[in-house]
Amino acid sequence: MINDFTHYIDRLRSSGLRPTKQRLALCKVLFDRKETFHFTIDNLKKKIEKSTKSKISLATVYNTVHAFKNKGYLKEISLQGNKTFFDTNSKSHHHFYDQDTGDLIDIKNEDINVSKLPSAPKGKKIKDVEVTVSVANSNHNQKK
Amino acid sequence: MINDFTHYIDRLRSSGLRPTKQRLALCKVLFDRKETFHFTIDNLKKKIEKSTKSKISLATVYNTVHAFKNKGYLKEISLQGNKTFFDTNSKSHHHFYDQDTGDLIDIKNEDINVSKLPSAPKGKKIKDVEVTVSVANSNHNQKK
DNA sequence: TTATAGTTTAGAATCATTACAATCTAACAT
DNA sequence: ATGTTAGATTGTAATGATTCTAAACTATAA
Repeated sequence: MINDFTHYIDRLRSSGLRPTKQRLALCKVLFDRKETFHFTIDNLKKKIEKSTKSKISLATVYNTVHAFKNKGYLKEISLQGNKTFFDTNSKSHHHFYDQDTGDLIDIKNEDINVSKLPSAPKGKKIKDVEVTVSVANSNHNQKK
Repeated sequence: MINDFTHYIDRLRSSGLRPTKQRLALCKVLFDRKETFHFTIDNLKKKIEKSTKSKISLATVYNTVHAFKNKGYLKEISLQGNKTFFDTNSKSHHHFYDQDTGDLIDIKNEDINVSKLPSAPKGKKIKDVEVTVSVANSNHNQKK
């Protein structure tokens, strides 16, 4: 292998995950990049198969993405419609949602500010605050 | 029939929807209440069947909810996980999401304030801004 | 080198949603 | 009132995403 996976191997081991070749392939596709990356499971499976020139089981992609999410390396994004997105930016942050294309775009934290928050219901603590800014073409009609 | 459906009949007609007994049953369950109401399709089907003491087709519930949503009487809510919620409060507003129970609670508009917004991507207009405040029991562990 | 616990895999099972084609009905013209 | 028709309802089949399962495989530690 040409690539240096040492870093990922260490991270996986220290998270209690065995560094298998499937997991390393995921790491390479997901984390070897400058920009944060939004993806669906299907989407990711195709990218991995292109990158490794071999097949990976759909179940493995699900398993691994959920494992990474549970370890805090990925964030699951909530969107209208059925699709589940994941985000390599696992810090709490906000999104544009393009109603025309279904695209998700990160909003830089300094570009948005929630200045007033309600207090949580009794016995509960606020865990996360997320803002979704839906956008569409200027001529777009919101009602179908 | 004892109930006075005149109001709903007029509203449906003026929306171009024929006032069928199924649609009136939906109206009664959805809109004859003080508080806004959050529901899933399955959830609503059961409530209608209890209220009318007869069966309604699942397809009809889907059809009707989508018709009401397209006319602006219902709002679809985006949540993590698979479930699709609808809300009888169709105005833009915000929610608590209880990570422990899956419950949704409306946040009064005066209790939250987004004071800084990014400008929309070129050619796009902001259509909606929604804040989801996730809460959990104070001792709740976010990672599974 | 071996034992074993963790991982991968294909395919089956499940669950939500949509599509379909037949039947039914509200609305309108007569 | 009656007939016509476009719109609505229905059960079921089809689809699509996700989870489950059980067998085969593999990283790890003894």
